Amino acid sequence: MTSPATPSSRAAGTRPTLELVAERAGVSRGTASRVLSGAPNVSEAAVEAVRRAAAELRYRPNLSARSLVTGRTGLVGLVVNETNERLFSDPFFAGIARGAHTALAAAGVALVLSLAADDDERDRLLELASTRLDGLLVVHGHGDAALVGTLVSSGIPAVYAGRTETASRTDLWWVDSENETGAHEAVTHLTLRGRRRIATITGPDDMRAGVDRVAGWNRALAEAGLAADDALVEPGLFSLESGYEGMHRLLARVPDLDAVFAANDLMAVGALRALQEAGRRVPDDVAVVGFDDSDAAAGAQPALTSVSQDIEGAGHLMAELLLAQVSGDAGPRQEILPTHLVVRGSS
Amino acid sequence: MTSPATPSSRAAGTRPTLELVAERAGVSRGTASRVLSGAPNVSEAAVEAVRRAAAELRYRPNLSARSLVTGRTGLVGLVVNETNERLFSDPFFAGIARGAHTALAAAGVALVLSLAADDDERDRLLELASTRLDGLLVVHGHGDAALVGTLVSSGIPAVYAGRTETASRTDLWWVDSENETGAHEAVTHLTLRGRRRIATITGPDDMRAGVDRVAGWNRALAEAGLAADDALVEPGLFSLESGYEGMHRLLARVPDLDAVFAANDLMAVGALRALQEAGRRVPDDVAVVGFDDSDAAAGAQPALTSVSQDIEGAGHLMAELLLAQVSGDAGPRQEILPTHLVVRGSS
DNA sequence: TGACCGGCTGGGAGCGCTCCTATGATCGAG
DNA sequence: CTCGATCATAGGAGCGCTCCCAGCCGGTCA
Repeated sequence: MTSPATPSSRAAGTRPTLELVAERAGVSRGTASRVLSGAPNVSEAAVEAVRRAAAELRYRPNLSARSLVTGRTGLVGLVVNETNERLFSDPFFAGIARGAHTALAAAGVALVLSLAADDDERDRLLELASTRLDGLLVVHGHGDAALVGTLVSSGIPAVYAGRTETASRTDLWWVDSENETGAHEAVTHLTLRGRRRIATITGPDDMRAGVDRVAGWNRALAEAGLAADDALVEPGLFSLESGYEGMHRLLARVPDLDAVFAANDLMAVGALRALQEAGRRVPDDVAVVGFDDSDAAAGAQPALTSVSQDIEGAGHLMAELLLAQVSGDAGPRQEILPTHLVVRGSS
Repeated sequence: MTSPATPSSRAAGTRPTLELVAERAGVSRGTASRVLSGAPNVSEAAVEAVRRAAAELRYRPNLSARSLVTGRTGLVGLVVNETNERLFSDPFFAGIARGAHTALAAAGVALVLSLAADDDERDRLLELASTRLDGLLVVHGHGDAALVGTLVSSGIPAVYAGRTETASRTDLWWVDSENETGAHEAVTHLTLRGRRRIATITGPDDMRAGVDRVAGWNRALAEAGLAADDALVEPGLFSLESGYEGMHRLLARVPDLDAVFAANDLMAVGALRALQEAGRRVPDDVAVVGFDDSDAAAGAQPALTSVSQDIEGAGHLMAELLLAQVSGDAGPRQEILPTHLVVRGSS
């Protein structure tokens, strides 16, 4: 039975089928199927016999055969519209992946890594999705309009990590964070500590998360009676370099600033570096606050105050929404997850 | 034909089958199958007709049905024996994934993300692999003996990223880098520049890559007639913190050291930070060399001299080996990829 | 001219499973 | 004691595809 694992043994040693299990258990194929899929109306004796036979034979159902009749593959795509050098260094993606993996594994669904950075990969994705995937979890960067359009018209169930304009489309399923509220809390924290010239380094303006965070910054300043002049707004790209360079430009333009709110941690770390180069002490001269509460925030020097969001929870939720959608639940659903501020040494 | 994408439209609008394509093309199912799978001995007229019919109907083969008869799923697992917080921040993993993805996509094979950090996930992996995956690409951390054992006895085709002791097993398929040679080149570079007290921060000693890199350091010192006393060897864990703390310990123990070779870039960056805190100038007082040539190396200040390996190429190669293994190629094959030194400001 | 061979084709068999229907067994109510 | 209801079961049908075999056709050789 337990033949040594030669390369060919896997192909040669025919795997036990349901038929075989049924025979050994002394029941019919139908009954065996019912037992293994947990259907009701099976006698306890039959359940017991089938279970034992399956265990003895080390039976594993052939999922291709099952898929063929059920129309479900038990496979979900994790779509990434981004070159993956960037992708994998993004803690956001890692969190989504882990959260989704946990939720899906519990449902016996596996994650297929699907890159969609260029047209070629996008075609391949569609091909894959149309025949082999039950649905898609989409984590995208900017400039994803084409991808979203394609996916929508293909009719494949999908849930988006609402970091782009999709987060305003109520015809889609998505999960997003309270970007505006989180940013508002961060900046209010700064005003309460007496900061008066609070600049911001934004995300790309084609990414919803970026836009919302600027809005939160804006509202917090307004509430504190502070001016939010354009000079205080420096566009960034969510990358370390853009934070670094943006900070240098801000210092040149607004020498008397006493705080910066960066729309993510990577940019905040870049800003930190620029400030240190410019001889500004953090937080004494300039306070810095980031967003995401990533490892980079905790590891920075000084440790970075940052807006924390439960990214893994978001991944989990995305997976659950997708499973619901796949099993036919009605209407698009959107979820917005709360954030909270983690105060550290930089502010 | 292009019905609006209602949730149900996908299930309701039955997808075209091969039968339908054949009918439209005026040939039999068998001929249509032959055309679409590129088999020989089909008339040009038939090829043309089937191709057109398939295109007109937007036909996509049902891969479950195909798998059922061929026994191949066209799915390969990317197995990661590691908590994935760490995983995703590891440029090594990202490179392997991208390289493998490219090679596999060309063969119409998709990558399934399979975490195997704990026993639970390992069980699930086996379940998945035994029925749904054609093979596995294994990227593992340390302490993977159990995983490897399980995989070997399961007889599932697998190729390992040879970063652990698997890289010495000639009964397995794996791809590895010239760790010893690379380290040797790096350290020789330091001795040629006149460095005399060259310390090293190692990787975990249960990871082959770490051990080999220490060996290269050792050989280079011996060739230069320098002592490689134990005080110069500081154990690390491939993490930034361990590099940082290790460097502090080295400075306390060997105050007159004038160079450090870190077994990866993350640790080198940590060492850089520790040196700066201690007031040592890099490279004037102490030269630093890393390994991997990751983004962290290029982005560090000063930019890090590092041993470059073609990780993406390794991923590509792993995928090709796996495809070969799956299609029945003989005997385990192992490949070792070259490295080369990239000299930057830190040395 | 007839036997033969090669290229091309049609369609049956069957992959392993789930779904469905028909049937038999059991039981309480009338 | 009979009858309908309820439950457990067996096994056929069929998912969409690939593989294989038999049959057809036209051309070539003796």
